[in-house]
Amino acid sequence: MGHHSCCNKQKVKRGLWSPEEDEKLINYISSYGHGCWSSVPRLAGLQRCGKSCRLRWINYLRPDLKRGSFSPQEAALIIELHRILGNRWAQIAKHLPGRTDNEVKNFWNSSIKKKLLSHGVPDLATFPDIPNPNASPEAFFSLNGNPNLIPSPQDHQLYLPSPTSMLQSGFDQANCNLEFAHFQPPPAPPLSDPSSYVPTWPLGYHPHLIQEDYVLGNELAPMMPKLSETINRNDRIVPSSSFPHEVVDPVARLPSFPSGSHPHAPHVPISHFDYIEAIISSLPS
DNA sequence: AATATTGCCAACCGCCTGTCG
DNA sequence: TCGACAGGCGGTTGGCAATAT
Repeated sequence: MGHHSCCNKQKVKRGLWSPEEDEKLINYISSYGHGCWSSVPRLAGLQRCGKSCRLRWINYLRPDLKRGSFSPQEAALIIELHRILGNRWAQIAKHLPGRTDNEVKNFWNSSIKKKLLSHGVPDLATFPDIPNPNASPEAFFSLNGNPNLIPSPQDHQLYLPSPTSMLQSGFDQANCNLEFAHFQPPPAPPLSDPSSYVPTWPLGYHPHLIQEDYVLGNELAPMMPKLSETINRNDRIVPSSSFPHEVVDPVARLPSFPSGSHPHAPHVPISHFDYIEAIISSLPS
């Protein structure tokens, strides 16, 4: 029970890989490529199942893997992407060159999650609609409560990080400051009473998903889903019925604020990416 | 010094999706 | 259309090392 068919066909070894096994796998894939993973162990002379070989190669032996601890920039990017994508580790890892989904997931579960929770930040994967009023100020860096992400009173722009540019810039901090994608939300009816504003988003939609639409759209522009569609975890565009909660109209439902009416709007629009990065850097290790 | 606890992370497990005959 | 199979993914586990008692 529970094992793949490829694992049942032969006596397979489990557990940690030995250096000898690593060498066999590296030598084989370097010479022939992996091809069909289920045939790799037989051809490479390994007593492992194909899945185990694939995992070992992807997570540990691949030559393009980055080693070492995550930088504050990477941590900030992971937090940002997690807020947008939730626990879609493979999607998140695609924006971190040299990092694997497993590595990102482990880093999140062992480090970031605990740090954020200890600082009163809720689990963002749960998409809370209402931020915890008792949370610390940094808890509100998410769109739900961060005024820095509200369209600025000057230009009504919402500033979104561009994963592609971050990828190309190698997470250079200076570029992170510069390489931000802008888009213009349409005019929206002004709030009748600006003082009644509370730091949460109206209408019950999830700004995380609005961002996701744009983030994905930024990279996958030719494959941009329609509003009746969404992108599943395999990067496939699927009917929204599969993920009804992810269907949003990213334009029509964008809130906007009349000039000067937003009580929490910063004078200068800054990126919350920098904000998160600063928080992570300041957290005790 | 010995033992217990904690944290990290490599690896496994089960499920889902896509492909092919 | 259906079933078998492989690839891929997220959740979870277990072993090891570091730290605390």
